[in-house]
Amino acid sequence: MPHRLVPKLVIKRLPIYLRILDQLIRREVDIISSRELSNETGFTAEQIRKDLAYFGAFGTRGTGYNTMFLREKLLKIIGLDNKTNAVIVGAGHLGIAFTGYTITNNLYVNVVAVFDSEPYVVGKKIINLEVLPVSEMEKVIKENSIKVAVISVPLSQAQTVVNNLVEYGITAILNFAPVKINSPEDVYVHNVDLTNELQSLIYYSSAENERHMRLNQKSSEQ
Amino acid sequence: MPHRLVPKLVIKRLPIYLRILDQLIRREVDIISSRELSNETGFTAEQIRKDLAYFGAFGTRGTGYNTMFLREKLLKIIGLDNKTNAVIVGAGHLGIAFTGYTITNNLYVNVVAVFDSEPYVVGKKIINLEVLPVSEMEKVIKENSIKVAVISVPLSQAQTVVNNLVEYGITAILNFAPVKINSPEDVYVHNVDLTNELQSLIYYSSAENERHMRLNQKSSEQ
DNA sequence: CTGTGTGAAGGAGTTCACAGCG
DNA sequence: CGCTGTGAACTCCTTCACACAG
Repeated sequence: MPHRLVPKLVIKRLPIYLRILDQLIRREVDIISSRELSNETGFTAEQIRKDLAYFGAFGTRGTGYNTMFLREKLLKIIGLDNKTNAVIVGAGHLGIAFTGYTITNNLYVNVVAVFDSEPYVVGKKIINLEVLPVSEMEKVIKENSIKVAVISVPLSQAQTVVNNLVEYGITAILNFAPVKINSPEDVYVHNVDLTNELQSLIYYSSAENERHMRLNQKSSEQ
Repeated sequence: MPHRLVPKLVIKRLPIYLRILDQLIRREVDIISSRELSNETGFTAEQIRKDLAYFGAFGTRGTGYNTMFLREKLLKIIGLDNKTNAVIVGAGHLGIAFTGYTITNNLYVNVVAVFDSEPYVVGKKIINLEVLPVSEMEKVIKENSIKVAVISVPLSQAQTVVNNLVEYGITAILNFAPVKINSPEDVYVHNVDLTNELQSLIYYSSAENERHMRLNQKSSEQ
């Protein structure tokens, strides 16, 4: 893969394209134009073409993109071409919701294990997966060479859990705890703070701020 | 409030500043500099000053910001000065998790009601809140003049639910369903797609992509 | 002399416009 | 002729550098 520096915002859009392609393939659509992809995603056609151009030329001029071919390319680019293994730490409501959703809806990710420190949570079943005690975390991560983790633990435990995960070999973390996590340069931490999402939404709920929205709305996905 | 057009990215950072201020006030810290706020948040000090400058001059030169004063200002700016009412539609695991988290951790938002269409979910209790049938949605939203809604319903129902919410007077929606929602210009829809968050994370989990991370990491919050 | 507030410079990301290929 | 691929223009956001107030 001949990567130049790819903007983060581009990477965040790739899975959206992937999802649309999966739908199109299910509907047996073979060819799609950037204009049509624009309608489905809300991003402009130029932006979609530019995004893909970071990685190569996948279309056919005058025709469009072959859906199956582009899907394969996107899977390779994102790194989903082999089902990616991941672990989830914290089996509260959010951890359970996320685990269940990932198992049933996320074709490209395999949840290897869910961990929790609370004894009364350990042993519970999420779909077909039993919650394991944190004491087994090291073993599971190392034995399976897992690189990706999701943490949905209380704020107070987040940094400690991250430190452990990093030590065991994790390189990318999705963090739901509302704290700034300190981590080595080569470990990528992505924060999703649901409280913030709701609070910043409220800014846009009052009529006075309407103008701002209109002018920003085009890239309102995420 | 003399708003000029305020960038969306600025608005997303305001709740983060608010959270830090709440923590500082709890620790009885009266004054904070943009440099110190930078350490706590990961954003640069200049950026923090610029963000606040969109709304006024709240600091004291040579000293810093009064935490209580700045907190009050931020609350007014975001629109959280009176506890904001919101409803949640969809009481699956994610809806339950989000509701519980909002009730117990989000000081500034008041969950008025949670709705679900499934008869076996209606009547369930989330903390102290009983899940209501969707048939009561119109009444509750209109009677309380609610403007903010969160939808955590299945993909197939998302657009219909949004159409109804808009009709009942909702102006800002946090959408967890992975679909492009069509809505009137004056209704703000913010999408959070957890599957996408995990998938795009995976791009950064492999060593080849390390370089990209480093150079993008400074604004890695969200 | 410290730390805010801000114009100016720089960088990142998006849109425009069109050349080029099927 | 249609739609991709892409330099160039533009817009938006961040960083720099410093004037200014306490």
